[in-house]
Amino acid sequence: MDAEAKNTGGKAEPWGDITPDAARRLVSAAVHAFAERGYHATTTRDIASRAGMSPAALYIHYKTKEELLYQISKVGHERALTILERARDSAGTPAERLTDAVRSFVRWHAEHHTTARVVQYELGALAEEHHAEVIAVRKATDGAVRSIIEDGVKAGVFDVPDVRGTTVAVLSLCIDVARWFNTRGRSTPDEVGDLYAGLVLRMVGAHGGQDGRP
Amino acid sequence: MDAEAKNTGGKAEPWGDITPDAARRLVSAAVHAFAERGYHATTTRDIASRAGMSPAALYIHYKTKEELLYQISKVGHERALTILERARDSAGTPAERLTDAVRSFVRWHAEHHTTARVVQYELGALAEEHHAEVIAVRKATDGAVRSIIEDGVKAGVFDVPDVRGTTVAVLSLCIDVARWFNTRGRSTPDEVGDLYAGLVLRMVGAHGGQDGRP
DNA sequence: GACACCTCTAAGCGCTTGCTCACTCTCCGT
DNA sequence: ACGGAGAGTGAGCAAGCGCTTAGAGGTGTC
Repeated sequence: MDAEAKNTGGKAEPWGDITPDAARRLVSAAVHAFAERGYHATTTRDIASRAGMSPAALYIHYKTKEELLYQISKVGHERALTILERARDSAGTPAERLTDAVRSFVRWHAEHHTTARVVQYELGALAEEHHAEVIAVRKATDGAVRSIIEDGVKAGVFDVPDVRGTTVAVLSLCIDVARWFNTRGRSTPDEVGDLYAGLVLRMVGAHGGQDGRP
Repeated sequence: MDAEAKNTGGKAEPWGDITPDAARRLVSAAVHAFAERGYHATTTRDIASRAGMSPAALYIHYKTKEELLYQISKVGHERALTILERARDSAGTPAERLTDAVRSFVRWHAEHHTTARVVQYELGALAEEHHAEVIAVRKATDGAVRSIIEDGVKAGVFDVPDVRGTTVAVLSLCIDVARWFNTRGRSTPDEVGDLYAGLVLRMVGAHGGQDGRP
């Protein structure tokens, strides 16, 4: 972890690398507004005022309100995909890689639950072309998780009758964290990540690796 | 199944028992519009035209657009709670009751995924008083699932280190079905229900009952 | 000093929104 | 025959929406 430092290692606020300061404030304001009230219930005036500027200033940096959502959605989806691909491509047993994938994916959804909520639940408001682009990224995230599970099945260490259905279930579990998680709750992102990684290992019937069975 | 027939046994379209025919058409139109585009992106003109009437006719049957959402959300939440309470209160081992709960809860979310999507994802648009009412029902659904899991732990047939967190995870899995399920997909509500019931039994580490382990 | 450049604002345009109102139908009891 | 009630409509209001425009201020270059 040295050359990767620029791209939000984990704890930092996202959007830190957006170049004009005002644009970054606008994206951040939009994320919070979209997460709180939804894209359609958020007005451009609300976004601008949260960013501390006049309504018109928004259009200096972004062509439309939808482009703001697209920026958030695209970057967020790519970040989520990167997390899963890194886990898929890492060394280790399938159980270790699945644990890593779920733990870091869940942790991201909990830690950045504001962003994640917009990423996961507001993509329906995207323009058709942008929507298609984002859907392609989502298919790739599904593929990343599925390939880890398939590896475990081929290696004989997972017991999964329905790989496709189980992949969807695993992703459901992780994604839904963005819906219910809040920082004033009783558990931290790390705790939820660990708990969910354990639950998923059970779901795939993991055995034979470092996973002890009584 | 004889006295229960009136209240949508399962397969039937919901909202069948709303009294003025026009009101039922309005609710049905609103459900489809809200599920497709979201509450805030849906116009009262759209709802009315889907129901085959003029924009003004909506206000003969419902005071506001929000009251329509409230009707849908309230009835849907109560229906979902009933399903889980019936499973909780039924005879049988904890594993059987948990299987029943997940299977029927998931089946409802898949079969009525249009309604379920509105129920699960549009409650943020409710007025504060209505929102609080619906949140209370949601706490009860959480309680129903948790009490089944607690029973299994007490009986020594479930192995669940974190009951509260696992309850949230189980509900996540089920609720998220409403987000991704569509009737043109490759699996039926029954298949998803069976798959998910099996996954949840693994999540709680079920053993000792009818659950065979190799 | 003059100019171009960028950022930002005050004012507001055209349009859509949720909702209302005056009115017309159709049905029904007497 | 007729009056009242309820369901429904066409037209439209006030408010708020996304977005545009004309221009103000600041900054760097020659």
